[in-house]
Amino acid sequence: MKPTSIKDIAHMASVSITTVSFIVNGKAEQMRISKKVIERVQAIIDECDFVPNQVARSLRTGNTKTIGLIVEDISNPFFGSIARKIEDKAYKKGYKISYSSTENDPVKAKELIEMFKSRQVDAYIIAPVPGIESDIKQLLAEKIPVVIFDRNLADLEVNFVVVDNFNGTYMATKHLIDKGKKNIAFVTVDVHVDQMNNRFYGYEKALEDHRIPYNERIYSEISFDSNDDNTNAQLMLLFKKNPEIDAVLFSTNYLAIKGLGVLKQINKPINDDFTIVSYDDHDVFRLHTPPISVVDQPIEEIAERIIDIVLHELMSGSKSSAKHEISKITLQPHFIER
Amino acid sequence: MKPTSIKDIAHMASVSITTVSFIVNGKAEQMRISKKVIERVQAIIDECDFVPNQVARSLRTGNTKTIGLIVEDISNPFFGSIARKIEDKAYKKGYKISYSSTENDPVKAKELIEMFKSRQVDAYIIAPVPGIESDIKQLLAEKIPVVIFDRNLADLEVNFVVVDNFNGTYMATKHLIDKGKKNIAFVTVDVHVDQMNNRFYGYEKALEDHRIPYNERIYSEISFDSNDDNTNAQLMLLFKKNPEIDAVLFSTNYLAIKGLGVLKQINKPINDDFTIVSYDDHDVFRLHTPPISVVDQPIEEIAERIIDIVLHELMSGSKSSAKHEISKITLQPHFIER
DNA sequence: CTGAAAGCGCTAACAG
DNA sequence: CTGTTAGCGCTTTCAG
Repeated sequence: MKPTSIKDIAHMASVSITTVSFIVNGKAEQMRISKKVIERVQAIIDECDFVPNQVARSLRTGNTKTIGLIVEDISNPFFGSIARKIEDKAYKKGYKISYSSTENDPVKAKELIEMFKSRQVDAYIIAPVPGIESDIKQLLAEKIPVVIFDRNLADLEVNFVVVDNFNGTYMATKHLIDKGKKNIAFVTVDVHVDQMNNRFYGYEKALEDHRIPYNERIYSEISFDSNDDNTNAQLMLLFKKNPEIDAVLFSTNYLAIKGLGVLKQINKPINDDFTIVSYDDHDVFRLHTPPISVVDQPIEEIAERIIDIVLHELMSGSKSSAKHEISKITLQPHFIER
Repeated sequence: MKPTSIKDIAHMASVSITTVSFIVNGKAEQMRISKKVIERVQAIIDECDFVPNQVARSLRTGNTKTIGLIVEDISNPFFGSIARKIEDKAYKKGYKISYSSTENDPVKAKELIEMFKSRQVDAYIIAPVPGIESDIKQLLAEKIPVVIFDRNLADLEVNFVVVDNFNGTYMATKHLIDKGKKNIAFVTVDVHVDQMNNRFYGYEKALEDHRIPYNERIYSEISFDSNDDNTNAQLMLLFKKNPEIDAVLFSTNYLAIKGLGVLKQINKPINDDFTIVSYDDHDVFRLHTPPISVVDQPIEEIAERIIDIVLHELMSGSKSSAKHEISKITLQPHFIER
């Protein structure tokens, strides 16, 4: 059973294809097609549940009404929540989202961009991995709207929405220092994207500003691809070998969650003598006993800014090749003391 | 800068469009195109970074190599994890995923199916909401592969992958009874999809089998659309008004998380005298003090089964209109005692 | 006010 | 072995 096409409708209504097309696209008035015809055709359209074939339309018009979303991992609540918000807003404007997870793999990321390109998505929202600068540059050269978020790519003239990571860890570290902590460990991931670097710099600077020497022994870098056992072993080692640690700052929520697991396992209590802080909030931290303080990223706002920029470019940007205003947005994280 | 088309390539290589098309689609050998030509054309293709326009291809061939994923909420870790797994496997077979969240709204769900239809997705993976049976039936009539999951739609001959919800809550309730609990509250959501009903039935049956009367006063149904404050207030009321409650079984993880929040707020300790159990695992429960027992759904397996069915139908199903074998898969949840 | 017709980029018969 | 050609379903210009 072939789906009905515009041709079928035209035939049934005994009008031309053109007429149907105008009616379908709401240009009937403008084209001054008679009310009677409009009504008659519309009735037939409703009757047949006719929905125009978007693929054909895309081929003709060149836009697919689809936005490509490339993140690290859609199952991570941070990205999931953003995806959700973006979807909502885009949907209201008639856009759909196609997503893909890069797993921080530049090769996969490149493939994904290629794939989206062949599918002619109208715009891209990307949480970039290192090494795709050139691909993004290419997109830009083709005047395709792009917004990157979460991480910035320093030398690229592209829209971005990021959070002030430096300030986030600075606040967190300062908080710990103010609490009298002297040996604050820093646990991070070995993905040296801009935002991770800044989180480290914030920590380092806060130590420096308070004349606490940076101690390499209590800095731990977990491999992104590390499996659970390895990660746990590495964290355990950190705690065992450095009993002087009186606080830990985790640079991502999933590391902090792993850390809590390890601490539980080795029966190391969290209290006034041993505090932990996570970057990125999570239900776990709120409900933990005792509750865990966090650096919270304004997820809603991030998503909103992203989709606003995208939709704005999609509306105005492409038609007028006017001055290409680039949006560079840095939002402030909040330190939530618990 | 228009992207290069197959025509451009043909022109540059001084061959016909057909030749290029065959080479691009790997049918060159089969069509016995000379090695030399293949190499020369391939070189030009590489040079230009030519990627065929998938939209045009879709229009021509009728398939878009895209799978539509319709879930309740992509930011819920349960759906997010499944989405992730599905994406992985589909990607390896050259399929992409378009997702959408229904928010349990049948109207939106219908619109989404319509939208996907107009975009000609090749297959559907749906966590159904009540009231879209007819739309799914329509899809089936058009011989489009569909798999539903999480919830079953009783009277529909469609592939499904679900978990034995009845058994899940039965096990959980039995566990609590074995621990000596007499007043087990049940907190659920007001979305009466098949799987939620079964969760309640499992609870009810376990009580009955152990001669514990069902007590309506400690059954609480939270509105899906309820905001945080309302939900909290309702839960608080439940606990305050029924101090005899010695255990609570939550039918979803997000309700259990809210529940934990409320209990913390009213300083009600969780211990041997007051136990809580959640349906669906979550990091929160594992790391909670004390840890919370859960009914765990085999997420990986759910995702795997779903995508296997879809890909299988996509490969074989459509071309041979042979006997349409329907896969009805019910997986067993596990009770994790903590 | 409405219709004819030219493609969008690609695939796949069918001809050489 | 390679080229010609007819569409896939739709939009849109240009004629009536």
